[in-house]
Amino acid sequence: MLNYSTSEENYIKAIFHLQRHDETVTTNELANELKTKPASVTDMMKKLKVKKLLHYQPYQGFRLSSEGSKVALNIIRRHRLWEFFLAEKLKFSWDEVHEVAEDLEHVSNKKLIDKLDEFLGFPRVDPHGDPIPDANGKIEISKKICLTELPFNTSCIVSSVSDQSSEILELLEHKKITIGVKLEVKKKFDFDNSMEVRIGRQPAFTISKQLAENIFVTSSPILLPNGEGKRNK
Amino acid sequence: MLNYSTSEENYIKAIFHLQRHDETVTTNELANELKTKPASVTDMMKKLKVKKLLHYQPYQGFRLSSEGSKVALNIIRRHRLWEFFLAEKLKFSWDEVHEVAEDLEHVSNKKLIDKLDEFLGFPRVDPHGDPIPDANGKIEISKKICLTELPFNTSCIVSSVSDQSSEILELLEHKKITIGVKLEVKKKFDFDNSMEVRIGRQPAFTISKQLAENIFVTSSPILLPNGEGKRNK
DNA sequence: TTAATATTTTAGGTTTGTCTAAAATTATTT
DNA sequence: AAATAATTTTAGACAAACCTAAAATATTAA
Repeated sequence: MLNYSTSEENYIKAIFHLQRHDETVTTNELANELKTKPASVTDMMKKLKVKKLLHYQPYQGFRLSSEGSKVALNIIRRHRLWEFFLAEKLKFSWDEVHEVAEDLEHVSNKKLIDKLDEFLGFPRVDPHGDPIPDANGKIEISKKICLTELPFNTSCIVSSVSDQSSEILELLEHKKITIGVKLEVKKKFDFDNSMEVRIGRQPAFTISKQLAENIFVTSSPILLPNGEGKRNK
Repeated sequence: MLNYSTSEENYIKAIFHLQRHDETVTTNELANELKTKPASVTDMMKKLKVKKLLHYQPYQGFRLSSEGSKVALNIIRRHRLWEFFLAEKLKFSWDEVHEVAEDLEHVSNKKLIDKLDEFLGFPRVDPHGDPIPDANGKIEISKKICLTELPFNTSCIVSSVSDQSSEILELLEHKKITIGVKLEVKKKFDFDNSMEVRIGRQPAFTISKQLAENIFVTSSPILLPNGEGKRNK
């Protein structure tokens, strides 16, 4: 695996994430994601195409090649292992780890990362509930769905939150919604797409459409960073 | 404390280290240390002068200002804490930590470093025996002297090795000379400046001038990374 | 299906950090 | 003290990664 600049890595990673939603990623989407200008994106896309990391024809958008995906998974592995380290060992809170890991992820010494992985006990998910690729780039894809897609009277386990702003984290903390918590969807209202959910035996409460759109869940139990993954069914 | 680029940090750190030997550092010395060209050094010196990190008059060499020294100590703190982490937690060997720490030291998040320091138990020296500055930039200066400066029939404790090449480390390993070991200088030969030393009750052996020049010692015991600092005196 | 609008690319410029080659300065010899 | 040598600085170029403004292409609407 060759080495790439911090800037190249940030583009690759952003394309990887955007690809989860769209088949092909556009110049504007990427410029917006990276807080840069469309012209800069085009420059970089030409560069990454020459390096065979993505498929790209002018005006047609782009997607990562298989080599590009490999590189992306490697960056994501580094990012999530550092996030786990920061939360578990250095006692950073859930919402602080992302920013710090953004810098650490670009230190691309394979031995460092593999030894870090071992030191941490080969964790499977990061503090946001996202899976950590292994040394070969393999990643466990737990069929993660958006809370809005869940039928009523269903139980699920909170697996990740897409938005990392402090505003949403404040709201989640207030409602006591954390990764690994078992949620039961009790009612859904078509008028405003809000829903009522319940945690355990506590009284049900309301979640807005905007909040629900950012909460992702699985039906199977999740392994929490501290190994106390909650089991159900 | 402002943020500096990786390149700026490498220059500042190199000047700091060169200053230990010379009063003022020259363009060629620095170019050689950083494996760059004298013209590049001059460019950077102008930049760092504007930022008030060093004193510099054309053709007169340079030295760090007090602000520059503060920045340098901060970089060295990061470097040595990561070295300690790599050796102690990730089980890297003594001679591998420097290279990896060269990359990690440039992640300049203060909270990260202070929490890392705490996680490691506020270590006082790195795996090479060099002292780690604290959060305020304070550093313990144990009067460290070169083995060549030691009179004969003196005992001392190996504190650090200036050259980090694998060649010297191979030789040190063969002679069983490690940080913290108590050495007795038994004889010194003026002809080739070699010396005979002894470890404990074992038979004395010869150390060349070249090797002795790279071994630094103290008369007081050293705190080893694992806390098992050997006591003598 | 043309016209208007939005998106994307190109062209050319900036900054950072590097380089080579030539000029300026300092140090060393004779 | 002048000549030679070494060091340092300047001048001008280059690559990476970004920018703005204008041109090219694609999409949408009339």
